[in-house]
Amino acid sequence: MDRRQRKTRESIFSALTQLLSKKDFSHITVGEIIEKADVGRATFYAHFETKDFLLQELCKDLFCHIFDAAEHGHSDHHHIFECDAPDCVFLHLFRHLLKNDNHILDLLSCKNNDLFLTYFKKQLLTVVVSQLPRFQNRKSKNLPEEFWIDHIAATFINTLRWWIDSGMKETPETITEYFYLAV
Amino acid sequence: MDRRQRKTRESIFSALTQLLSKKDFSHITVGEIIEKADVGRATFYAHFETKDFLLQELCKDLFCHIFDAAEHGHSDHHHIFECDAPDCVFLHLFRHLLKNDNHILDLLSCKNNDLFLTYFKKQLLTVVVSQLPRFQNRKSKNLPEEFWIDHIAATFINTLRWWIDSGMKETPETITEYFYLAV
DNA sequence: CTTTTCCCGAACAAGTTGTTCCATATCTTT
DNA sequence: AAAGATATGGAACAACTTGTTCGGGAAAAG
Repeated sequence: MDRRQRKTRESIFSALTQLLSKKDFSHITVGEIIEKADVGRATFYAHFETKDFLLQELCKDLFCHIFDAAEHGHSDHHHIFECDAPDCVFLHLFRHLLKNDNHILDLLSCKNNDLFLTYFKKQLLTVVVSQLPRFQNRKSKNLPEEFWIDHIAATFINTLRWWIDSGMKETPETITEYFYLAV
Repeated sequence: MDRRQRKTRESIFSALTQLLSKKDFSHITVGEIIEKADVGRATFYAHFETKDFLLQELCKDLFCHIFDAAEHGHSDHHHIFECDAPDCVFLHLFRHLLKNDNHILDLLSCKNNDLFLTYFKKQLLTVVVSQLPRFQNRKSKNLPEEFWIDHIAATFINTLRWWIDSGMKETPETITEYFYLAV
């Protein structure tokens, strides 16, 4: 990809991320984005069809990138899903988030985080399915599997949300423990 | 309240509810609302400062009304929170939702349901706190109480979401059982 | 019946969206 | 290094949305 395109794209992503920390997405205007990104109006629309597509692209760049690694196993993030220890995947996820690579945490802790958490959950479901055997020896026997899978993913998301909302005072290890105790 | 005001207010609520079943809230325009509600533009803004406030009022009318009954005990819905059976409150909530009084279900099953579920959870937390002793004999001992409370409310919300998304095929009794098995 | 309150419709300024055009700057190829 | 291709910036644009204002008319209250 052209360096100019990459630069523009990054500027816009960065501008949106910054604005999201202060404002609801629906109240952010394209004018504000291009002003903060220092980018021409026509340029913006050359990259993104609408504001909504921008958000979608931003999500893809962040979440899909990580989770595709889990599925295909060819990526920088592969190590996250490689470990065999029982709690490894989820612990690594919490650790990864704490480091705040790719600014995922910025988005998860901003207003409208529902939007990102929904996206996150969608991706997370595939991971949960792959990890399902680790949970089978629990109280899942009287519950439909689809319900059980959904519950595990939702509990992870909610644990993460709680962690963020309460100031991330706990260590990733502690939060992982909470998660496993709750689920 | 004036009959005319009530009528207008209802028309607008109804119009928004209908539109929400087809469209994302952020893509619904005031013009569409007043057209479907058959109400003048000035009238709309006499009732609601903005579109966002309309949504807020709608939520209040639905959720707060129900949950205030739980706190103060003076309402038509009081019976929901009166029962002493262990699973009664949540079972009654599921039953109440299935009947779809007040069109709450319409809103919870529409696009943007995140918004309503967030509202719902906020109100639900007070109920969970009042019901907390019923959960204490479980695995809560190693978890901070705030985390535990949040987890119970979130699990209820997610059970509800799952019920709705999967077509509400289960009975309220079955769903209540799932909820108690999961939490 | 009179007064108050609410509704409607229209018109309005300000702001937003998404498009188009063209001169300029930057990359790529030869 | 020159030439061709591609991305950018800026301005100008129509279409649409928002929230406000006004006055005539209908419905409620006294």
